[in-house]
Amino acid sequence: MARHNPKRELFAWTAELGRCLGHAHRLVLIECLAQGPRPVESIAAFTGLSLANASQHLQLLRRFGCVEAERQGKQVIYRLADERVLHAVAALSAIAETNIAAFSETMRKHFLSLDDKEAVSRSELARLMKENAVTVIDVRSNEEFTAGHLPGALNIPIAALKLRLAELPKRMEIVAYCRGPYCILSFEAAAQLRARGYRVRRMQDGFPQWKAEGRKVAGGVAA
Amino acid sequence: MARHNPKRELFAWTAELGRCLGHAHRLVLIECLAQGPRPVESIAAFTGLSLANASQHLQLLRRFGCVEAERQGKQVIYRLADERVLHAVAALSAIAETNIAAFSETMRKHFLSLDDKEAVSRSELARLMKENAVTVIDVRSNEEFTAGHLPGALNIPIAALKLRLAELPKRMEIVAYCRGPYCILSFEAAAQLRARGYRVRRMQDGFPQWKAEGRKVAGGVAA
DNA sequence: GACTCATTCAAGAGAATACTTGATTGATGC
DNA sequence: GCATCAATCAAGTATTCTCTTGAATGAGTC
Repeated sequence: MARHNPKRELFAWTAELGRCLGHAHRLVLIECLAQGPRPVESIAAFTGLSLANASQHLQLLRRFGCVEAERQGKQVIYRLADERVLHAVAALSAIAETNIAAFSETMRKHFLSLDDKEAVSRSELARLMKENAVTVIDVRSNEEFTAGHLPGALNIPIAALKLRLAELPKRMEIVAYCRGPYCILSFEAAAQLRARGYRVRRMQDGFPQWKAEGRKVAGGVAA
Repeated sequence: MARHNPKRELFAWTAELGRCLGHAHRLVLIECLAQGPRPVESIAAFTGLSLANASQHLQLLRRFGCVEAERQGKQVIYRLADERVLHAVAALSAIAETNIAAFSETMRKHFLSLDDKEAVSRSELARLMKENAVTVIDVRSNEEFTAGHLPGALNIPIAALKLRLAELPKRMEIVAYCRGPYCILSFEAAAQLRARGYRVRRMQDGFPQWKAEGRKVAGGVAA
């Protein structure tokens, strides 16, 4: 039945441990217990998990030797079983942090460097709109669009972009906008459209900034 | 959409990394790459994974920053991206090793302490068999039994034990044996039968040891 | 351009996880 | 015994992962 390859066996156990730590809730539980032993109900409250859910995650952690439990009267007190669990989490976190940094980096490389230089300022866009020289698309969700958008903008949520290409002009310039400087939707839209041969730019920042400048807005409740 | 809680965000990434390392195949891949950069096909052969499967696991590892890939002509050479991945794996392994030890411990407590003291030595069993004072059962698989077994032993694979209780004597002592000292089948069988009121002991060690002592054997090809 | 080779992608079946709900267990106090 | 409280179990659904298959891509060669 079981192949008696000790190395593979260790890998199998290690992998199971990895998966055991491979859930944000369980990491939060570990962090919680790192502060000291607690009964289940208190842990659930602290972490915001439902009681049954917390209990199940704790049992899983216990099965893998990460935490220990002891009954005290009606309550079951959980505590961290092994300092090394924290070391392992720290080792993973260190890599994860690098990943987050690299991710932002990638984002910038992938989108900003391509598009940011050629972004349309809001004043320029206002002029172009007055001249009917551009098609403006709002790539936010329908709800956001309904709550307020640039006058004359076409709402094409990013997810629907591929399906609604027919609505876009092949020759006239397109300007896409989204939620703001930290929102990547319009970068994404521009990249997709450019790949299909459209002439497209992004608007600098997003709708909130447009509105904040006191420019004309359509839709939404009068604010 | 995303709650901007930096701590939770780090946990989420860390958890994903944990799950990324939470698969025996991926740990084997990491071990393989720890020895040096290689193209996919070579990695697949080394690890025994199918090509597509290896490729997919490698891509996942790459997505989480554990490995890097570089195209060289037709081939894609993968290599370990970060020493810290090995540290993380080592941290997990250390805990896993303890778990394996604890697991064996549990096994021993659960089975050995109950049964080992009262195990029947091979010489005593031989004497009892000569006197027809015991029923001997072989709880290994049918294949193993056919390849060789104790003379007069009844083959009842552990899985079939519950269904074949009728074949066993209620009063005569039963002796169960299996593959050897590291095989728990006979422990399991003894525990099950004892729970049902049978008089049962295990034979020390297992069939290979019996045979190695030059004792009489039935079945199998003449060796 | 056609052809080959290494790798990746895409889709689908099957298995494993996660979280919820409501029932159950275990310890305590009346 | 009965009621109460903390925790666990059990079952069901929704989601995610895994691995296989066969097609598609990208780079090099003829």
